[in-house]
Amino acid sequence: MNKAPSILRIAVAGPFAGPLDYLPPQGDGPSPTVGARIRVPLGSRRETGVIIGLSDTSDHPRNRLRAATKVLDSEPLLDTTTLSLAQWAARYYHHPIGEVLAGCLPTSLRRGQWPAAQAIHAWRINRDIPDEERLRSVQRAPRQAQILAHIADLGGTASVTELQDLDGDWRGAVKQLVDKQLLEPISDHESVAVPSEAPALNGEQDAAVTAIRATLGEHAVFLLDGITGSGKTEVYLAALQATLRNERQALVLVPEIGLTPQLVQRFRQRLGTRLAVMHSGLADGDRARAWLAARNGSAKVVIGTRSALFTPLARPGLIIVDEEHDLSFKQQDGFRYNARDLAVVRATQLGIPLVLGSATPSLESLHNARQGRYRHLHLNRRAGAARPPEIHLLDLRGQPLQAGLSPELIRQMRRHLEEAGQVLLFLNRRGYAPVLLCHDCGAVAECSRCDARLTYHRAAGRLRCHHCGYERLMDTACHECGGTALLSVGQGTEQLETTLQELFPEHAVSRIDRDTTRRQGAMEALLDDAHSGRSRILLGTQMLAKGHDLPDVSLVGILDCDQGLFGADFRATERMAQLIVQVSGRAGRAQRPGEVFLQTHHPEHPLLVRLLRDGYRAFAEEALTERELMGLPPCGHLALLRAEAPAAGPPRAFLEQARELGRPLAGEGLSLLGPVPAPMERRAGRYRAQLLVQCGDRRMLQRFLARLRPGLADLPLARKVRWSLDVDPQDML
DNA sequence: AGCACGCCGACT
DNA sequence: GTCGGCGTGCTC
Repeated sequence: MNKAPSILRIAVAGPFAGPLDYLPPQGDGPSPTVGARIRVPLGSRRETGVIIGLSDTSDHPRNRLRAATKVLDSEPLLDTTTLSLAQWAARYYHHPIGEVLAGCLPTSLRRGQWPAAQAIHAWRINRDIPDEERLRSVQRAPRQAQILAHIADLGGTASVTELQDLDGDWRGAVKQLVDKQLLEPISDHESVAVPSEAPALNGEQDAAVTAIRATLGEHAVFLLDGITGSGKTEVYLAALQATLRNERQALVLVPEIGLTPQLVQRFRQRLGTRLAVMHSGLADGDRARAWLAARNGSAKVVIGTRSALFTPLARPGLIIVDEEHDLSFKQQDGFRYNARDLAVVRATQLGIPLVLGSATPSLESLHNARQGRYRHLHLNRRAGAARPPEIHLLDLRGQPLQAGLSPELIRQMRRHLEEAGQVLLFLNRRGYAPVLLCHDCGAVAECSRCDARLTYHRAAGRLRCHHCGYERLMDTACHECGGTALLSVGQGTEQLETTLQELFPEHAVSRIDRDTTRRQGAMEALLDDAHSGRSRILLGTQMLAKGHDLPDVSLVGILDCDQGLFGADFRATERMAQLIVQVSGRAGRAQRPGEVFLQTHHPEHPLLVRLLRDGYRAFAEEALTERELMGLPPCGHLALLRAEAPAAGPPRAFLEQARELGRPLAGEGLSLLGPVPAPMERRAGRYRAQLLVQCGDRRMLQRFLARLRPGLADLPLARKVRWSLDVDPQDML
């Protein structure tokens, strides 16, 4: 007989570095186990927490411990590996464990509720159970045998309406069949297709699959470095099928923008298994049901955005991170974790393989591959007959421009359109014009809450700030001098669309940016127009760069490369290179050879020259050498202490206090830089500043942060500013 | 984070 | 005389 523990360590959401200690609840109810949720009193309110440890001792005075109210789960909701991942993440990102765990759970479960079972409308015979065994287990239940036979006649699945044909009470028998796992309930959007045929893999794909398959059941990290169109997804699908054959589950992480219905549909069709989709747009009930389906093993594949990393899996076998270089894997507020990096931790803890895939791997992953920590798999051939696109630089210097289009680009567009090609133009600036200038006094319309210009949106007749959401009706007069000669300067996608309609009146134009895709389903409709060929010219921002398959695109134009060449952030060039390669990958995916035109005022810029002459890998090697010299990631390590407040003084003063607090803790080789104002100091009416911690050694950085962190909250100004600690920051904004 | 407590100003 | 402003401190 086990002695009941006398102390429960409970993670509760709040600013508590560690768990809070409680006495076990009195009265009956489930007994406390690690991983179960529990109701506890906290001050004057009641909270739901998670038991993360059992103990016989407490650092807290025993007479001041309170008793928990009630254990909510009779078995752990979070298994030990998910819990230890959360604890690892809380330690590494120096974030309260209760907050981390709150982020792991769907809202209803976090609040102590349980999602209502979804109304079941259909059932399917469980093919995992052999026929003989199925017959044996209904031998003495004629009613169940009859229903099974009926469903088998219907092809293995039956809906409520089909079963209602049977007279008498069929629900009871169906329920028993479900309990015996002979039948599986299928929810409405869970109709499982028969797996469709996989296309033959080429030699490179086959080698990659073989390498991954050989490690199923042990830990390994693969960097699947495959050019656009080389068929990375087919490698994922083959590895997933192998995982499913081993009766293991898999987790697939995709960027926020990459989780499209088409992608899910493709996985569903090819795998022919139960898939759980997890993303932020999901209604909480659906989210909680998907989460539980992964946890109990009934969902075999979980596909989701970054937070899906924390989904518990009953029988984990493989993790895939697609487009691993994508910035959306890093959470930019609150618990600032990087799901790609934590995927490495999770795969290590579970002892399973991880595949990181990209056409433009992050320098971090390339560095790890070079150090031998990851196995580098290459896909250098485009699937099918497609040839890689030809990339040309267009020198903009001295050229007359029409909405940012050079005469040569217009000529090339005309040629491709005449040859029945499709044109894709990329301009990373939405709206009509980014600047509104007074011709009388030279004043520029600025946001009153940000250090930024207002963008003119002509169709809406409004000026908008792209950083805080402020907007007003278009000015009729200058705010400074009252002059009415207002000029819009520069071009955005809205203006480009208008100009294109004038230049090419015979072709339909589709614009894809945040303004045209705000409505639910608008993005799909626009992409559908492009896909069907109804629109011949596509233009858009960043969001157009990601993996949409547009086989008829033969010309890609990047209108303005220059903003990425001279960015303030040390990662600006890396991002520009990734963008150029990703966007170029949109050209010539099918039989048609593609051409890419980059417009720039700096055709001799070393980044562009290197990238075009020698490709992304060579660019990355050079960038890595530079990072090494500068002690920057991935060769050095960073943490950023950020602070913001309605006035400029307090954030800087707080960070100065923090620097003084840290100075005696900083060893040789660790530097504290700043505080400095953030690149856009004022944003949404708040002044932001930051203190950079740089160190060549990750462990030393971690040790420093662990010693600094407790003192930060006690700093006199800590309550006057909003502050946060960002470990491995992605951008300095 | 949320909430209570507490100590100061303008209102039925 | 109170209602309520938000500064300060605490929650196992």
